[in-house]
Amino acid sequence: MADKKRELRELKDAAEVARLQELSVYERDDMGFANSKLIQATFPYRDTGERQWTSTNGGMSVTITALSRKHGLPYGTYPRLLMIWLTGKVVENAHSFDPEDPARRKIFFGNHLSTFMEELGIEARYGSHTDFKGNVVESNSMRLAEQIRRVFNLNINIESLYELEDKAVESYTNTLISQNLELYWDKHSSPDQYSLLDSYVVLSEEFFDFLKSRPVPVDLGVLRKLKSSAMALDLYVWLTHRAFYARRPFIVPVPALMEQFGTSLDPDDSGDRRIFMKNMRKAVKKMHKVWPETSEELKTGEKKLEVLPRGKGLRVFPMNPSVPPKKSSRTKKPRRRG
DNA sequence: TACCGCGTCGGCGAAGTATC
DNA sequence: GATACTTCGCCGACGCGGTA
Repeated sequence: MADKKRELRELKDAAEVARLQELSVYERDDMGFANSKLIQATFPYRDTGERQWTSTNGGMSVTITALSRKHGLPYGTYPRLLMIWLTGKVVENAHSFDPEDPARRKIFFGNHLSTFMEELGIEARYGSHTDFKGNVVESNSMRLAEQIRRVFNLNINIESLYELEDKAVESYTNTLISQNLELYWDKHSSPDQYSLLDSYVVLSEEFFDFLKSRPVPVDLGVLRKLKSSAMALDLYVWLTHRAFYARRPFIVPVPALMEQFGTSLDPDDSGDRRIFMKNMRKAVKKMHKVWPETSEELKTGEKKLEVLPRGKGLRVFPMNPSVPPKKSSRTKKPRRRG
């Protein structure tokens, strides 16, 4: 019985992957956006119980701080999907509204939580129950509602150190994500307030401009296939951006990867580094499956995306973007740079 | 000493099914 | 058909033994 179920799931999975590869992102109407700066820093994978989280990438570090006493830091896959949905909405509003119109910063969630969840690629489930150990198990709709509260009660601090001609530049940006979050739950609807009744968030001016600048196209179909793994989501979005702009192959050492991704493991601990890379191998395998170019072999036998043995890190060769420019062919070779 | 492979655990998310 | 409850599977994390 279990084997049969697994078999059916694998068949379904294979059909979905085949569809991803047969149809372009435009034919599937699956294009979304991520922000190029937020790609380089992520949310934690689990509830850390802390009120602050920092991730570092080279000269840039991003610190998120929970502002609500009641709701802590966002974690897991939902806030990641939420940020991609939000970036898409911002890009859309930036094009359809007058740049001076404050209404462009007002983002509606829609009338129903289930519709909103569908937009994120999550099937709506409701209610909660107590498991045999007495723990309360919340449905995904309740978990998403909690992550919405957490994401929109954050402050983001970005610190960058870089060189510009003969100057060393320090840059500090502090921004609230939202200026105002209004969630209207329908009390007459069934137990856990399923109707959102035109709930909305008003993004802060700074955060709206931040998301609007340098959006990176991502394939929502690929994201849906990866959505059960926060690490795989991070890897895909990061790779989409990083591999395309790379001029030559590069290796990211394990501690650097750990500082950037959402793990709470210690980069200075060899055991933790090993655990992290084991998980990274799994994420890379998923990537090979849903984004075939990452598993392409070069004449040397090296794959374009590969975890190196003996804890050397992750090696990446330049690749086409996951979402190619509309006019170009999907099989186009990476452009030559430098 | 560092890395790898595997088993286990608790948490999270998805899916099946019952109920209204 | 929508909602509520239950179970299952996958994930990250942890621990341990084996290997180079």
